[in-house]
Amino acid sequence: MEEENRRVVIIHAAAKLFREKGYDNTRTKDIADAVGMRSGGPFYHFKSKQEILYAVMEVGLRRALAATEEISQRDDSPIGKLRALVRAHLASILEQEQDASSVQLYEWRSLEAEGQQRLTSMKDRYTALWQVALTELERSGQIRDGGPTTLLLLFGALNWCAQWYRHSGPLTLDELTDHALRVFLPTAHFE
Amino acid sequence: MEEENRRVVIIHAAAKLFREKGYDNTRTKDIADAVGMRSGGPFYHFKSKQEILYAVMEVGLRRALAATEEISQRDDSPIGKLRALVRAHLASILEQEQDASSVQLYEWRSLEAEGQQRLTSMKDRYTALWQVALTELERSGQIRDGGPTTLLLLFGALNWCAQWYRHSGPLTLDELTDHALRVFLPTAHFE
DNA sequence: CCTACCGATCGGTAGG
DNA sequence: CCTACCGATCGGTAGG
Repeated sequence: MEEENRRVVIIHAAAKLFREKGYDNTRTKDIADAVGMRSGGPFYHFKSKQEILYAVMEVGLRRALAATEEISQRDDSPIGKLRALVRAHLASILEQEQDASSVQLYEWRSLEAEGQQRLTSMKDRYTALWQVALTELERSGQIRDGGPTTLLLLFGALNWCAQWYRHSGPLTLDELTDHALRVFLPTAHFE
Repeated sequence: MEEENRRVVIIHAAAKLFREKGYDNTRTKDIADAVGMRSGGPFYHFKSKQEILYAVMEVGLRRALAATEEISQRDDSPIGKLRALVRAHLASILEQEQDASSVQLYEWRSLEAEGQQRLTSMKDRYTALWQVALTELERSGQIRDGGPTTLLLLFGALNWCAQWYRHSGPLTLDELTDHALRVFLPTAHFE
């Protein structure tokens, strides 16, 4: 459907702008410009700026969750799964084409309560899949404590990378993944 | 000086509001209300809203840095120092009375380039003190890798606590400190 | 530090 | 999806 395509285009343009400048500092006119519309254009497709934000976050969450589900169902070792999860999570935050995922993380506060509630079940599902992975690692003795606090600290370490990681810098995404794993899985071997 | 006192009062009120609602969503009138002034009042003491933000961040950084300097100069073991640093860092983010420090962390992007530049040396100094602590730990064999990437991952784990930690929750600040240390210092003993 | 006010910005809409 | 526009908001200021 043509209408659906236009929505998708707007969502992508908005994701990029929200990520770069933040929700509050993005004008709906900026979004219109980015897709070649006049200032009022986006409101033909979305009721409000908030609805655009919601749509961006839903796309971001949906994609991140899909990747995580797929990894969880693999037939792989607990460590192999964690590596894949960490790698996918970092990619969703740091790769340019994935603006929507980082908007979801960093603009959460800008989304009104109702939108937050509608996305809660997806967020919970995402967390739950990670928690399963950590619990497996604790059970197999490769991590001392795989409880929820450890998971939150891990998420923090990874999410914060958006603040400092640069593709032009010395670390590749794979090296960063390994570094994070080494910190959180000190007893494991990496050859 | 009376003038100085009024500035301090405004800075504290602004810090609280910036933290709770974000810089963009705080009205200068909100700040005025919070200190019992009329809408134009704050501009008698500050040239602009940006100047208020700068003042808040400077206060936050100055205090965090002072605590860190003091800890670094203690006569304590590397692990003891790291624990003190982590504890102080978490306190600066999570304790209510320290809004200024968390504003500095979470609203950095809202500060215009010139303000950012003027605060860079203090930020660098803060990071450098932590780096020394990590290097000591690596040298004494209590951490595998005490390099800059590990430090950034550690900062991330700690800073992210502002997103989820609740004083009404099950963890005390000391327990959270211990948990973080256990993750990052797996070989160390805690009795 | 207040009063009174302005100038610009911006999300959103009517009507086509 | 555009044109034309409005209604409200808000940082900031003159003048005292």
